[in-house]
Order: sequence, then structure tokens, then C-alpha cells
Amino acid sequence: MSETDSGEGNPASSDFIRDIIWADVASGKHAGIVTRFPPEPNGYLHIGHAKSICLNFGVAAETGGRCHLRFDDTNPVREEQEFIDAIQEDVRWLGFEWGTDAYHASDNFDQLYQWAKHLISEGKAYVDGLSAEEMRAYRGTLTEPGKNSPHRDRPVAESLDLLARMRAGEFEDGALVVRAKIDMAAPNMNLRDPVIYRIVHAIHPRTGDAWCIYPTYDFAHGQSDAIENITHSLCTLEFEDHRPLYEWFVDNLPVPSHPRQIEFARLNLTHTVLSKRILMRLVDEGHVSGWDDPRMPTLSGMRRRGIPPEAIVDFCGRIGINKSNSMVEMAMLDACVREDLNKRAVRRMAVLRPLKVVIENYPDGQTEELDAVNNPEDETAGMRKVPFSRELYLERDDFMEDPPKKFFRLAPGREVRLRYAYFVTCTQVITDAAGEVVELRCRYDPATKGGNAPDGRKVRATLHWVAASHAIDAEVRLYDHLFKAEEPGKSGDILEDLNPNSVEVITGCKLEPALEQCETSKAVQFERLGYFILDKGSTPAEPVFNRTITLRDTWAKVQKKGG
RNA sequence: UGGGGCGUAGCCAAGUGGCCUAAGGCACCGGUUUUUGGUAUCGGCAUUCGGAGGUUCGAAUCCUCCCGCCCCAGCCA
Repeated sequence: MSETDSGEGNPASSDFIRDIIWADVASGKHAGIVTRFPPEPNGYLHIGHAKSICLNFGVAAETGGRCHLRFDDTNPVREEQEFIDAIQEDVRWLGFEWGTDAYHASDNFDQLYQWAKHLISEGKAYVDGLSAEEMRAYRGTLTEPGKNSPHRDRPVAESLDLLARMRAGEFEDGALVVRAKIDMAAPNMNLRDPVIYRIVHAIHPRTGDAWCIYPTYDFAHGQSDAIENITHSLCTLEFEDHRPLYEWFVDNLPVPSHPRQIEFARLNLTHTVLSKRILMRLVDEGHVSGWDDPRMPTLSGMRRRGIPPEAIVDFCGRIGINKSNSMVEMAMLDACVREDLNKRAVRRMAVLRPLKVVIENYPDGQTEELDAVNNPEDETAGMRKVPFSRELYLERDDFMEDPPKKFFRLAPGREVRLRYAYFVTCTQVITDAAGEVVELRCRYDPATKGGNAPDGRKVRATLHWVAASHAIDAEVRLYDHLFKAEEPGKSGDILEDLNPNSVEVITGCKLEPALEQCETSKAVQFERLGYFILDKGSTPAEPVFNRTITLRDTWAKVQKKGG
């Protein structure tokens, strides 16, 4: 009802594609809007795909139309069932539904084959016997026109016969090809008699060995769109040059509808890479543990990292849609992740690098159950009890023997607050032979129970802690950018830009007991440290947490500035 | 040097001839609040829209030229 309402109806935020589509809705050009997300199942989906998914499914939802999930499975040598399954899981995880069964370009192989024959019969395509190298030579260059293949004027009947024999498996890979007869002198290279069918003796994940000839992308995509009655075929900029070809097929074939292709810029993100080829290489060469390594920009990696799908959808909305190549800072994604997690992650206390502390004046053997808020941003999250006892663990970073002026955490003689517990003052520092601090002695003020001083005295810092007697031991993995360079590979070998410190594994971390009940799908904030999630490989006996992202850290910023 | 695109702050991005001495977000800087140096909140951050001319009473928006960046010569998608 409000003007800024999202959901049904014309949304407040728009872009040039939505403008076009809404204009088509207004003019009644189509019965309904139909878009499609067309991944090739040759790898895992990454956040760049999420941009396209959000656009296609988003527009469909906003206009009351629908969006198909269609696998562009025309190249069996690179496609696998594993990828088909993973892609569906990832699209669902993002929160989108494609209703009926997924579509496949391979569902149209029969029709496409008939259309190839149709083109030949009309004298608009022919079977060519040029080798790949010869074809390249005949194609000309960017500045010189190509030459007609000597087989270009092969009689229709001969081409038809050859095509039938190609289909029957009489020839080896690469022996023959069918080409659209367009214009070898066209300034647009895509129009220089593009190949529309090639021989590939390979098992297709869906059609098995039913075919040994496969349509190319150009011959399959637009026609598949037309068969599915797609109204708006949204793709990335590199296909802009293919649009005349897309239209040529749709104009020269008896297709059931005329979809419109519109191109937009793909996403580029700093400190990572969004190229399936390179991601595949990182996996194959073992630079990461797999497609779902938490450092990967894949949706499965981000899921394992603990990034909520809502944050990704929000991010895709914030970056916008247009035609200019851009490089989005990872900080933009980080902000979306923090904003989402801040609202829904429960808070817990965990000490990553424990420093033992003994509260000298606290009775030995006594334990108190203190009240702690689960999420200050969400009252419905309720409260929990946290045990407190004489021996505790504090974060090593929260103590400095000789603190600089701006450090206001624990130091000798200084009083700080232990969150939800008491004010404590450091009375003694115990070091080992090497001078390393191994233990702290503190005194607590019983009057400050819960964290407030009745006399109104203030304290500069509030620290998180875990009672030694009740602590759960865990492993925690700290993740950072996969690449240290903003634009990996920009100046040389991309592997040189890998961040050698993209993951740090810490063992012997101490967690508060409430962390015993945790799920791999529920984000948790370790107070003052960041957002974490139980790793899918974790076990109750040996819990493993992945750090999704740190909290904003102004102290770290101050330290950096101070040198 | 052929064809197709793109150029608004450090980054993303609205804007399509007058309400633009240019939204919003991220980042950054500073204040307030705070039992997370978190959150929230307030303020600052382009007299200028790749550059130069021109049209116009008036231009980021129209015209001309120039400059820069991206994509295309797979039987990949």
C-alpha cells in the first residue's frame, strides 16, 4: 500500500531492463513476462550468477510472471550431473523456485535438428568439410573480410544427406560441421557463417549416447528461449555481438515466439575471481579444498562460510543493473553480510586465544549462573545462563602488560567489566622463563554482579570470557580474502596473487557451554569477534567453527593508524 | 586499423534539457548513545558529470570532434 512497497507491482528500485519490461507490461505486448536463468552445468554457481538469478527471478516475481531454470547443456564434454545437482541446490538456497521441472536445451535436440534441416532446405545452411584450422583461415580477421568456403554452395540434397550421416555417426569428431549461410564479409564476426552443429562423440549427462552431433550455443539458445516462450532473454555483455545472430535464427526459423535479448554487465568483485575456468583450476590444483571451500566465491562456498542467502540477494539489489563494466568492492558484500547477521545471529562468548585468569577473591569451587542476552537486536531471542567460576579464560589480545594510551582493555592494576559478570581488576601478571604472560591474577568486586557498579563508577572496557571449568574446546577457522590483490591476475600470474593467509586454523579455543547446541545453518556471533557458523564437517566431539566475517573493528583501525 | 559497447565522487549507482550550486548505498573522517572499541544515530565527504568545442534564456542530459576502457577472429557458453 505504501509507495515504497516492494514485492508485487512496480518496485521502487529500477534499472534499464526493468524499465523496458515494465513498458512491455504496460503496452500489453505479452500475455505475461517469462524470463530464464540458463547456466551451463560445467561448474558451480558463484556470486556472479547470483546477480543474474536475482535479476531474472526478481523481475518475474515483480511482474507476476515466471522464470525458468534452464540448463544450457549443449556441450557434453564439459558437463556433468554433479553440476546439474549443485546448481539446483544453490538456486533453491538463494530462495528461488522455478515451479515445474527444470528445462534443458537438450530437451530440444530433436526440434533443433529439424530446424537445422529446415535451414539447409531453404538454402540458408550447409554442411562444411573445412578443418578447424582452414575455417579459421577462411574466416578472415577483425579488419579483413573472410572468404566463402568451397563447400558453401554444396547442393541442398548433398548437405541434407551429409547431415543425416553425421547424425548416424558415420564421421569422426571434427570431420564435418553445419554452418548457417549468412555473410563471410560481415564486420560482425559472428555472422561469418557460424557453425550451428558439430560432431561430438561423447556421452551427454541427460541424453546419453542418443546423439553424436550437438547444436552450438548460438543455435540452441535463442530457439530454446522461443520454445519456452521466454519474453526477455537477459544475458551478459559479451553476447551483445551475438544478438544479430540470435535474431537471424529466430527470424529464419518457424519458432513459436520471438524473445528479446537484452544484455547487462556481469559482476566483478575485488579480492576474488568470478571465472568458472579459474575457479575450476583452483579446485583441480588443490589451492582450495573444493568448490565449497569457505574462501570460494561460489554459492556453496559462501553457504559453508556462513553467509546468509538473504545477504547475497540484498547485495545483488544494491549493486544495480546496467551496461558498464564495474568492479565492486568486497566491502560492499561485507556490509550486507554484517547487516543481515547483526539482526539474526544469537550472541555467545568464545575465547579464541585463551589466557588463563584466576579471580583470587572468588571462592574456589563455586559456580554462578549469570543471565545473558541472546541478541540485543531481537528481544524474542530471549536469555540464557552463563556459568562463572574462579578460573576463566580471557582473550590474549584483551590484555597488555604495557598498554599504549588508546588501549583501554585489561592491564596491570586496571579495572574492566567481564560481560554479564563482574568488574575485575588485574593484580598480578605471571610470566614464564621467556617473559611470556601465562596467567593473570585478578580480584572481583562482588557488588558489581551483572556488570553494573552501584557506586556508579565507570569502566572503559567490557570483555568476553569463558569459565574454564565449563569450557568446550573447539577448532576455529579464520578466513580472509582468497586473493590479496584487489584484481587478481591483473599484473601477471593469478596464482601469485593468492593470499597465503586466507585461512588460519586455531585449535584449543574455549567456548561457553551454550554453544554445545549449534547447527550448521544457524549463524552465531562470538561477542566482540565476529560471526561464525558450525562447519558441515564438525562433530560434537570436535566442534569446528568457520568465521564468516569479523565485526567492524575500530580498535584495529586505531592500531593500524598508530603504527 | 573492422564491428559492438561503456565512461557521474575511492567503489557501486540514480539522473534522459530547467525543482541538479547532482539521490542513495559502501568506504572514509568526526560527534552522540552504548555492559560487544559491535549496533543505532547525527554530521562531513562531486560548484561538478572522461575532455574540448557548439546549440540553448538554460545541458550530466542535445550536436560535433577527441581521449580512455571492455568485448569479438572456439567445431566454448
